[in-house]
Amino acid sequence: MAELKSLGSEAYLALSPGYGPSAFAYGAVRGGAEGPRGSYAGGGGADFHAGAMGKSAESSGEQSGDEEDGFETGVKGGAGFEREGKLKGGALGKKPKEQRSLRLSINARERRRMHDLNDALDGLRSVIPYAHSPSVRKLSKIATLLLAKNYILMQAQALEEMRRLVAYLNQGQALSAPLPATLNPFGQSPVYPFGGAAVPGCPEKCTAFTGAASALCKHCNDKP
DNA sequence: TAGGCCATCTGGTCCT
DNA sequence: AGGACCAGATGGCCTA
Repeated sequence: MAELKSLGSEAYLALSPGYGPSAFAYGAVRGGAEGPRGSYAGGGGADFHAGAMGKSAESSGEQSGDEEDGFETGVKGGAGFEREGKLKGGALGKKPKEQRSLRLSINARERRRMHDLNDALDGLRSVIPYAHSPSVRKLSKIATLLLAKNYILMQAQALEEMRRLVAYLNQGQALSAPLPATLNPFGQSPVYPFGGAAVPGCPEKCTAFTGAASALCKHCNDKP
């Protein structure tokens, strides 16, 4: 949360009520390092990890084992168990072996797909500024998406403000002195807004946006 | 104990 | 035909 506040945008907090800080707990201390669900980035129970997930996680991208589909191991996800009888007796009635093999293959693909999705979400979490800490619970999926959206919006807003600042400082001037690359982020021909001479009111103008002398002002830069 | 979050299975649909 | 994507259902784990 501190990181969010330091960025000075309330947009980060503009999540849906249910997904606010209390929901994904920026500061909420839960169990283990990765949260109570420990081993897998996305959660899941211990028995779950011992079963399908643990295996599939380490062999990510290469699902093949029938045991990983929960038919034998009793992986959680009740649907499988609940419908097992139905599968064996119903839809898989004709050629049980082939049908079952096909179903297992489909299950494995789907599992792999979801793992990829979770990996992508982890990647997204890693670039979102929030309290990454062993003692802080990981963002939920929905919170990750909402926070990412707000972060993007905030970045766009910051960019726009920066553009306005540059335009303001450059208004009415057309000097050829190039700005340092770091001060010319938008690729436009750089100019100092107030020229080489000391301009009355320079500090006020230059601090209008930032509250401090602007690096974009040659006059300010020339001052010792 | 209720609610939140999650992984998995499953069948349907669409695309290549 | 096979794969990708999606949504519903289910049950486990965890926190308040």
